[in-house]
Amino acid sequence: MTAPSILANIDFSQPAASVAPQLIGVTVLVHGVGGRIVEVEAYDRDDPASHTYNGPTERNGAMFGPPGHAYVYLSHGIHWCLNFVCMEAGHGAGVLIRALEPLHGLDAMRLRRRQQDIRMLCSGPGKLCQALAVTRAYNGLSLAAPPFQLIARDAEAEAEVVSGPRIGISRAVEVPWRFGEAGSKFVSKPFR
DNA sequence: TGTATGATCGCCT
DNA sequence: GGCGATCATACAG
Repeated sequence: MTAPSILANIDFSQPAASVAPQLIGVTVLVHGVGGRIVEVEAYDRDDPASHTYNGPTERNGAMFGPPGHAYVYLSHGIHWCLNFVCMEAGHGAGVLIRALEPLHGLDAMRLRRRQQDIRMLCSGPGKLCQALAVTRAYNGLSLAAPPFQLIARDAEAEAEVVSGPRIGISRAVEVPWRFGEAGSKFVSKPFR
C-alpha cells in the first residue's frame, strides 16, 4: 500500500499550512538525537517563496514524493535544512523545521556544534541540522523509519502556537506561515 | 541592541 | 552568472 501519511498523530497529506502548527510540540529524533519542535515554516506549491513554485527539479524532487518523508537541501552553500513533505505525492509542499528545544543527545549536539549553550544548539534550520547531523544523505527518507523517529506531543500539554511572517525570504514576505511555541526560548528569533 | 558582511556552492536562468 | 527557506563575526551606537 501507500506509505503511511499519519505519523505522531499528524496527517501529512494535509496542506503544509495545516500541518505546520500541529508539528509544534512534536519530538523529532535522528539516531536518537533531537528534541521538541518549537518553530516551523510552511511552504506550498502555489507559493512564490517555495522551492517548488516553478515545478519539479532534481533538487526539490523529494517534495514531489510521498508525504511524511524528508526534504533536505543545502542553503547558501553552507547549511543543510530539513523539511517534512506534505499533501499527496506529486503536489510539492512541505514544512521547514526551524528550531528545536534540545532534549536528547545533548552531548552529541554540543560536540557537533562546538557550542555549550543549549540555546545555540538548535535555534535555526542550519543549526539543528548540524546538531542532528542531517545532510543530503537523508533527503527523501521516510520519517516513519530509522534514523528518523517522531513522537506525538502530549495531549495534556497542548502547545500554545503563535504565527508570523517567514524569515529570510524575499517573496511573499507577509504570508504568516511561520509558527512557533508561544514563549519558547529556543526559537531562532522571537515572535512579535 | 542592532545592522552589515563574508563564507561558499549548487541550482536555475 | 546571479542569487539564496543561513550563520557567525565585526563593528557602531
